[in-house]
Amino acid sequence: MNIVIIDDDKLVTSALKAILETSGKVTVPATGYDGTDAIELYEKYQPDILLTDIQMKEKSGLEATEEILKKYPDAKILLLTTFLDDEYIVTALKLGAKGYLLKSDYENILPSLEAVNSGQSVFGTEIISKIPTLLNASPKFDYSEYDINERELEIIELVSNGYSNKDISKQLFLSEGTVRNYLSSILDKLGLENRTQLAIFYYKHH
Amino acid sequence: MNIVIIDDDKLVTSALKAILETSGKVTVPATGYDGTDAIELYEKYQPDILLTDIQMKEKSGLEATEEILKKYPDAKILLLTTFLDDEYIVTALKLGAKGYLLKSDYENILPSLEAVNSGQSVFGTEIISKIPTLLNASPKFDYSEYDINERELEIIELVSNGYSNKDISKQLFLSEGTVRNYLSSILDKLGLENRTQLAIFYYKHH
DNA sequence: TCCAAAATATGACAAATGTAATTTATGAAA
DNA sequence: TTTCATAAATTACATTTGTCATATTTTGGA
Repeated sequence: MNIVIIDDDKLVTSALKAILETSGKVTVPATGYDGTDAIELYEKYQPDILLTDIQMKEKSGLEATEEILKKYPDAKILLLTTFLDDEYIVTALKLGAKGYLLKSDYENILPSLEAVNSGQSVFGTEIISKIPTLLNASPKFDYSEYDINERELEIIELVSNGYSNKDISKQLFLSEGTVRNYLSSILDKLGLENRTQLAIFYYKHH
Repeated sequence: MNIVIIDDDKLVTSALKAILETSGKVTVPATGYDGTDAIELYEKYQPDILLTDIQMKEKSGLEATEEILKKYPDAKILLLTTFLDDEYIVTALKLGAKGYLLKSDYENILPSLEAVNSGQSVFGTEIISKIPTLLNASPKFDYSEYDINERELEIIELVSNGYSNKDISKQLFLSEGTVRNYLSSILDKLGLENRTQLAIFYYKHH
């Protein structure tokens, strides 16, 4: 496997190069220090995989990824980073990067490279665990700061399902007037003007 | 690496077992044929990775995954399938499976197992390529089938931002009555009962 | 120009919604 | 027991919403 490594910290590139090459499975024909290097070295060496840092001074790994993939749609690019950032994850996935690894996980890098080389995409578990959140984003909105009680919550949910006060009163075995009172107080607590805004609020937070 | 393999096609389990064991890196202490086996064999052998089919007669791989992860949250489970299905992907991710492979990709299985064993998550490229769509999911709802015109669309958007008819009439320089008429016709076209349902509809499709 | 759509407006009405003040019922706490 | 807090209900009222039938106006072709 030919791997080109890009990182603006020379310590990282040389450490990675050493680790990978001692495995005997990897050759590192070149290392670079920013996004511009990434593009240049990718073109020059056409490595099996480009392993690049995300955050770099001149040109970021994401920008480089974008440019390289535009020209070589089959390029296999693995992004390295030291910390997690939702934005990066989503952007990287959209761009078509083959994965996203934490630099610190030295032991993971080689198996990941092999998986990518064989055509898979690889992600740190911490990253995958975020995807469901990003996908369906159902992190149960916290109403606690608004002093919303159980009854009110039920009503919020029913309103947000499009039910009328009459419908709600039947479902909860309350009088319609009571439902109106609850709703009125909910709107007051949340600083909203009407049930439609409540439903919108609900969907924006769920 | 100890791997338990589950698939309701005995040909698949034995083929996989053979392939993996000849690599010398994998031991397959047991194979099973449905979700119930999966749970039982996982408990009995505590393999490094459970490799299981998704679709099976008795109990699906997803159900088994769910049960196993409930009891053993750190279980590493890789799902195998013959075709792609958005639903499965999302569900698998939510459940916390470590990946999702195509059975046909024999060459990919071993590298993927190694990556998973070292703590990564692995996905076929075809799957990852769908995630942006699922994530981004701003496929601008298509109102065309409902015969909604520009004006109506504007009103839908304003209603979905929580504005009252009066507000909307001011913003669009229409009389309030006209706005009511438009809204009435929108509700009719979309088969909805009131503005709150319209806003809900809007958010569910955007 | 004239016509036919279309977009917009009106008026009248019933129903739903939202607010506010007050009342009733109930069970827990003092 | 009395007191208090809470949930639920009632009443009255103003406003908003939604429907419908019927104008009026605008506008882009024939």
